[in-house]
Parts: sequence; C-alpha cells; structure tokens
Amino acid sequence: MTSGSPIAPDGVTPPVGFTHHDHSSCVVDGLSAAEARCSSEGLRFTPVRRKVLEILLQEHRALGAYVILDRLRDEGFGSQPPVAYRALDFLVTNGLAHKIERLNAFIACAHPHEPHAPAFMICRLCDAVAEAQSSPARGALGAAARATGFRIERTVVEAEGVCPSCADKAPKKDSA
Amino acid sequence: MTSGSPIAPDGVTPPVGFTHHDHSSCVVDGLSAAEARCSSEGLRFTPVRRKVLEILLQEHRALGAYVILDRLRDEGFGSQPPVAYRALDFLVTNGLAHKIERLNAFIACAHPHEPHAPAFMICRLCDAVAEAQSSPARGALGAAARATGFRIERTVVEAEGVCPSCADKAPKKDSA
DNA sequence: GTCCTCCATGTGATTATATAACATTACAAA
DNA sequence: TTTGTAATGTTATATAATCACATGGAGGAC
Repeated sequence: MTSGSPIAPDGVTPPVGFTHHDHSSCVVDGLSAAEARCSSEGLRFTPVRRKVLEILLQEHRALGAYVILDRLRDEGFGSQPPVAYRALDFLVTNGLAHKIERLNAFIACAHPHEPHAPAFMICRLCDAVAEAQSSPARGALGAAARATGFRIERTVVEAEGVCPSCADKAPKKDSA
Repeated sequence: MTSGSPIAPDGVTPPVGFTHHDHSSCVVDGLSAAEARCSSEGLRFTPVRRKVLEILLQEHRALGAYVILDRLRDEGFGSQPPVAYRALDFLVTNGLAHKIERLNAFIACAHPHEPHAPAFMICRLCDAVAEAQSSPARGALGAAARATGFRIERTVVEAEGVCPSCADKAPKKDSA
C-alpha cells in the first residue's frame, strides 16, 4: 500500500508501472488531473474522452484502439473506430495519453502535469509499460541533429526488454 | 559532386541522408556490404531479398511494405504481401534494414557493418530519413532502466522534425 | 545421381489498424 | 432563439500485417 518509491542511489525516481503502488489512486488522480487541465485550458472533457482515459488508466499497459472500442461499446458509447480514435487523438494531442508506436497502442500519461518528452520501457513478457522522461536533445541524437541542422519537434523513445518482475520469475541466466 | 561531409564543430559526423552525396555509391556499396555479410554468416541473399534491399537503398526515405510490393511486382516477383514482409523481416533481423515505427515503413541500414542502436531523424516535410547512432543506455532512459531494474534489449529512437534543406526552403521564423 | 529435407517463395484469404466522408447532435456565443 | 462550431455517430474504405497451405529449389546423405 503505497509503501513508496524506492529512490535509487543516483537519485533517479523510478517510474511507476513496474513497481507496486496504490493503483486505485492512479485512476482517480489521473482523472482529476485531466479534469483540472481541461478546465484550465478550456478543453472539453466529454464523457467519451473521460471514459477512454479511465480505461487507459486502469492498467499500466498499452491498449489497442479496438480493445478500447470494445469497452466503449460495453459502456453504451458508439462502436465504430472513429469514436475511439477521436477520443485517443484528443488525449494524445493534449498530453493526457501517449501512443506507443512500437505497439500501435495507447497508454495514459503518467505525468500529465507539464509538457515533457516521454520515454517508455516495454516488457515483452508481461506487456507492462512504464513511462520515464527522456532528454533527446542531449546525447547522441541531439548531437547528430545539431550537426546536420535538423530541428527536432517531437521524439519517440521506446525501449523493449524485460521488466524486473518478469526477470525474477523467468531468470535468463543463473538467477540473482 | 560529392563535395563532402561538413564536419560539425563538435566533431560529430553528420549522418548521410540530408546532405548531398554520391548516391549511386549508396546502392552499390550497400548491396556489396550485404553480400559480404550474408556470405560470411551463411545467410542466403536471394533475389527477392536483394531486390528489396536495392529498392530501399535507392532512397533515403522510409518505404511502406506495399510500395515495395508494387515495385517487386513490376520486377516480376510475387505480388502478395508476405513476399515483401518476409524479405523485409530477413533484412531487419539481420541488420540490413530498419523499421521506422512511427511511419510503419522501412529503410536500408546506413551502417550495416556492425551491430548498433540506430536513431532516426524524420523530416515531416519531405519525408527524408537520416540514421544516426543512439546510446540509449546513457542518458535519462538508461538511468530510469537501471533504477527500476529493467533490462533493455532493443530501443526505438525516432525524432520527427524539419531537415535543414526544408528549413531553408520554408523558413518558419524570420529567415536565417 | 537419387532421394530427402529444409528453407524460401507464391498465393488466397483473413485479421488488425486507421482514416474518409457525411449526417446528426450538443454546446455556447450573439 | 438563432446560429456557428465542435463533438459524436455511422457507413464505408484504406492501409498494414499475418495465417495457412501449396510449390519449388538448394544442399546434404546415401
């Protein structure tokens, strides 16, 4: 129960998603953050949009548009693809959700409070996805961009691998 | 006239793709590098696979599987999707091509000589794509991975923006 | 050389992902 | 209330990717 964020030695806060946490607060907090943001920016946080965000917040995995669509239908919303895609587009455009390009799927934003360049860690065994921050302008990519004169507007940073809990369950080498 | 690679002040070599260069050698060199690699590793560099790589090498843009498929048909190869997807899978698996997740499209590898973690810069105006190196383990993502115990196996790093030549043509602010 | 096996290719059908186009409804400003 | 705009709903279609199975060709075993 919210036993808390183990801060790593180097001071980096580990992202939620792979670690145990009070999950019900993810949904509640996520929805109220979204409500606040929309209200403060004059955006319309309509029932479909709210429901889609709620669906996404319910798990720390990326969901395909058609899975979301199924759940929308179950809730009495329209059942055609554009219904889901439009709501997702709203959420992504306004930073409340992200698309995981590698999976063609969507996930609620873990840091809806401010603009940021997200990076994702995707577990190929359990499909969990955790969001971290990236600083693409620093590092090799930024250097290459400056060298060529390329102006970066948006970045996709996704790492695929094995999350700690799956690594424990199915150790690849002689276990820890 | 291959006037050459302007080396940036900080010593970073700008990636090919946005800069003028002897393009015919891209195709020739790419094909012979692939031939060498396949031969040395006992892989079968069959006609379809060779043709697909040639198609990709012909431009510094990412091509969708169905565009490739059209060109294959024109050359007398099979015309059903699996023909293209299987050849692409071979090329990607063996590091001779990459998939650009953001575009659901494919591009020839610019550094087929050794294993590497590629990063891409995608111009949203002219669709040119340049390949650079990334070092995802360093930087914020690597730190987050270490903090959580996530084991990174593969990374997708793609930057979307405006390439230098398009920035010149359509200056966004008061020009340079 | 013959046979055999494996891998690659070819093909038809299907599934998954995403958008176009247009009608209808809800909202808010004048 | 009128009117403009944005959101939703629905039909149809475009684009991307895979499944399942038949055919063919290169090499090795004998």
